[in-house]
Amino acid sequence: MNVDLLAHPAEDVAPRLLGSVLACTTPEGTVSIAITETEAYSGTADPASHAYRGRTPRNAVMFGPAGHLYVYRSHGLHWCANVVTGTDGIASAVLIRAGRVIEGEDLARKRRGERVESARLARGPGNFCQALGITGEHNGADLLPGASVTLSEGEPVPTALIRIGPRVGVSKAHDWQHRFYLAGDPTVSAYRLSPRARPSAGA
DNA sequence: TAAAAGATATACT
DNA sequence: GTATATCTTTTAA
Repeated sequence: MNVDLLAHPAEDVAPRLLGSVLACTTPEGTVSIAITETEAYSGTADPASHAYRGRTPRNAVMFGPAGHLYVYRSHGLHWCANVVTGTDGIASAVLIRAGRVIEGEDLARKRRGERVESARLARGPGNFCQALGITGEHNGADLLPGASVTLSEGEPVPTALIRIGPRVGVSKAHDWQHRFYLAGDPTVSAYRLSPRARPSAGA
């Protein structure tokens, strides 16, 4: 993945990351996941962003240059991964919410549970990280080729399949249409939203 | 120094 | 569908 493609506002990059492949290599092996769902966090202008109140030790990575990984712990249990976008000095990141395992499914299932169905291996931010093997150790990691975590372009997805909807799981600015996902993909998470709660989202 | 809130996932009713 | 586990970061006194 060319860093130039990431050096744009999060809401600009988020849809372009759909179909991209995030790969994580650990001593256990490599797991690659094609991204099917993302969410844009615009930084200081976004009330729901960790960077809204300015730079802090935790979110410092988001203010850095594009092409890095911002990993944080949610509710004490789960890891959530973001790809830093935009310009150095301006907070901007794309949360990776879900994806489809395309390599290392055995390892992913081993981490998530033997009886987890394929479509659920990386559905939801926390599960995505667990399947991929991303932890807090990867916070701030560079996504350059050869690194333990890398981002590559993967197969391009038809623009017609890209859907936009309200963000999930945030208590602020949930009206912002900053969630991007692939229509009809079984790996897309829509949990906590009843199917008929967003009638116009798929239209 | 102390308290509250948080970009969730899972189990149970 | 609702309730709960669990801990880090941030903010207020």
